[in-house]
Amino acid sequence: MAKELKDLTKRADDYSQWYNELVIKADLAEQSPVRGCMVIKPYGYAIWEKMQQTLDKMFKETGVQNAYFPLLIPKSFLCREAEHVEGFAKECAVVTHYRLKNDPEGKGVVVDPEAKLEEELIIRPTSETIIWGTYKNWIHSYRDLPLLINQWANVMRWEMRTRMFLRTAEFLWQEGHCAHATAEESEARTVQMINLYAAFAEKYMAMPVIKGVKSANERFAGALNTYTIEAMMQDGKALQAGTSHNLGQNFAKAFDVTFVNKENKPELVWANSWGVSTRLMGALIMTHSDDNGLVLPPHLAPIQVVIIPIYKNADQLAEISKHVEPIIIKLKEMGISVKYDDAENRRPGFKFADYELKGVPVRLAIGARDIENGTVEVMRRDTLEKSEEKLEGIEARVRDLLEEIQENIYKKALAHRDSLTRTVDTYEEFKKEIEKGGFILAHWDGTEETELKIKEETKATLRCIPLDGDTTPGKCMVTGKPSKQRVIFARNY
RNA sequence: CGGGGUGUAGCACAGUUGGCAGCGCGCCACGUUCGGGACGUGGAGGUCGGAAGUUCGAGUCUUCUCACCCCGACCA
Repeated sequence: MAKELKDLTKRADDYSQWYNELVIKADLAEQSPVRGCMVIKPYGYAIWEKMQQTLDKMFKETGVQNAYFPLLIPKSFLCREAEHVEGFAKECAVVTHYRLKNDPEGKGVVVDPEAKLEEELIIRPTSETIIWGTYKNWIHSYRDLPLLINQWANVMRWEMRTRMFLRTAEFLWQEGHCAHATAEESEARTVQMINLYAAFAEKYMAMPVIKGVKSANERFAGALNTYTIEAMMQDGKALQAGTSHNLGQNFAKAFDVTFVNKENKPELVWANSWGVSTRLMGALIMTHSDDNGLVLPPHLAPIQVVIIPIYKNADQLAEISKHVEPIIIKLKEMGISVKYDDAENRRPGFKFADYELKGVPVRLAIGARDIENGTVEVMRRDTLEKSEEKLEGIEARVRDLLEEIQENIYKKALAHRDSLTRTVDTYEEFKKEIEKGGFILAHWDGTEETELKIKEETKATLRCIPLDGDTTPGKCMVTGKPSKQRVIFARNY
């Protein structure tokens, strides 16, 4: 019950408990029988589908096409790019056999020892290797470039500790893999995609993000450069919400992907990859939710408006339905998704609480009293404010209100993030401030050594070197060495 | 892999010095209700995580084991 959610957000220690309960109670997902995996329930999946559809459309507008590559990757593929192996090898699930047989002792089935694979197969932790292994056959001439492919897929990383949506052993994502003829084009694509992610986060998820570059230490295994969008959760912890990697020619070299240029000379192609995952669901939940449950941005809510009739008997319901029907039709014509919940087995109060828990942005309640007065009760989820409105023309009001909510929750999240963002100049100050959570802007000398020292001593990681940040130089807060600009530190998920 | 915790009905839990297996929520049936999580009556639902031991008798005591959760290390 939602009531039990109350107060949990107020104590930082209980934030993850609050989060877990919310995920389960809002009917988004549940733990699976397999360790670290998650069952995404229909309501949770509907939100993910909205995200997918929106992103997919945005990708296609940039010329990207969808394709699908195999789940299983030959072990030898994974070993081709040295840094890539280093980064991923340790956390992979491995397929070693291809057959089961009846247990000779009669207890179910056992792995057939005769059916050992000659070469083990890895369940993809990411698909660079299998994709570049395939691109080798697809790319011959400069005319084949750029090759812009995205795939929607599941991947598996055998994480030691998991958390629903934020870090599960198996997760859903999209991974884009582009091949370009020049370094400049590839870099431009890498930046274009991180900008696309930032636009998606802000416009659809109503989640402000900071675009930046990862330090060498936090960079994707096998990349020259990693761009990131970093978001701030309500408990003051940062979350990496999306990444775009400039892979240079590393994978082209490893998989021998060359093309013949206009001068009829062979060249290695330039690669980039970019992805966002179901982690965005976690980000969405942790950015906006309150003690009454989820708060979904109207642009992503599977149900944007719920209409709840309040009635004592079948005649009253019929009368209300008669008035509601044309409203539903008009709302749908406007492209607004609306649910009319006239279920008789649950009382209005229950429905109110339940749709609040599920984050439905706007609720209309209509009873006999309203029919008489020509009014309707409108409640907005973001502020929980109720107002009595004229029934006539309510559709336009709802449409405007949805946009208002979208904008308001973005502003609220932005204000919250800003209130948790501070600038510090000394390491002493930094150590004190980091305890309070949030983003800390500080000068850093650019060395991995300093970065690791800070991580070890304060548990804060270098989130990114912001792209749009203040570029005034200064002195590193730890070593006093020169720094080109302030970078962002935070504790993170 | 370290540190802490929990395993009893679908969920959340209680169960005293060892003595008939329990409460709440949910579920099913009927009735009354219906403008902020309704109520009454009746009903279904259990290998007390597993194994071994102590005992006349174990949810409870002992040993082993397994699973899960939280905090670290690792990561999107």
